[in-house]
Amino acid sequence: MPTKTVAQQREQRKNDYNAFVAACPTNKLMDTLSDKWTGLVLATLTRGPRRYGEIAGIVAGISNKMLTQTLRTLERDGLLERRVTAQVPVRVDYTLTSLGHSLIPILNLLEGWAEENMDEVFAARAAFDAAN
Amino acid sequence: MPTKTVAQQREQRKNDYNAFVAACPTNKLMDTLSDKWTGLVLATLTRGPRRYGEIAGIVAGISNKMLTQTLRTLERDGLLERRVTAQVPVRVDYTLTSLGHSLIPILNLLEGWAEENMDEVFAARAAFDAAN
DNA sequence: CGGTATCCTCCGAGATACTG
DNA sequence: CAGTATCTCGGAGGATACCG
Repeated sequence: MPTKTVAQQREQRKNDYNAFVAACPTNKLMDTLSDKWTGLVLATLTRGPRRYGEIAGIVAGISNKMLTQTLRTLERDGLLERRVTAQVPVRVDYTLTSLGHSLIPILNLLEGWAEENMDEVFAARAAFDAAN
Repeated sequence: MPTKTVAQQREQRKNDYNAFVAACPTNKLMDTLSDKWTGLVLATLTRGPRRYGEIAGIVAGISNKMLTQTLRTLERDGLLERRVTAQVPVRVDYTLTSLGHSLIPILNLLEGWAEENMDEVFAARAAFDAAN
């Protein structure tokens, strides 16, 4: 028996963690929702379909790569639909699915909480930074 | 005038983005909430105070560094309280503040949505992957 | 117009070792 | 026990160029 106990324990913990996360659907969805850009992209679609370029314009600062990646992930999860109109130049519209729409009220609730409590949070931050 | 227009545009976009994010309190809070470990740590505290080591045990796979970092961030945001009992060895308990508690129902709602719709999401993923 | 393909950088997660 | 200090390494994400 070589003394691989440390490495084995590490491996064991990783497996435990993976098992835990795999068993928890919330985490798998949070992975998508917690992404830096996901919220902003979803927000642009709440009031109707938007073209690729429109989204890029509204969500200023996002790179080509990340916008595409975010849209693909959301499409894959069935939260939005990608509709291609064959013409020159090509036109692509993104729309929330009903599944996507069902998520909006909850995100709004989260946003409401944020707006309602932002003062308290910022005060807490200031107090913490001052005490530090 | 050197031709720095490209670099300037880049800079401009970053500033635009930063201004946008800075103006949006939801994003500043989402930064905290969307963290990989935040949800799990908050979850361990919903049913009462927990010690540092207890949290580390429940949230298996988290490194020392990330646990401390997560706890600090949440403490800074006023979502939980860190209470040190001077004894040897030291004892540190973490408790949700009332602000932290007020967030739980919303997170539960999100979790509820995830559990309710996970089948549909996973089906969408399978369909997308198959079509691809 | 709405993307890919490619390279490249940087920073943040994790491992490890040490301390009050 | 509950952390800090330090290094290092991979991969997320940005810039750039090109394509149908």
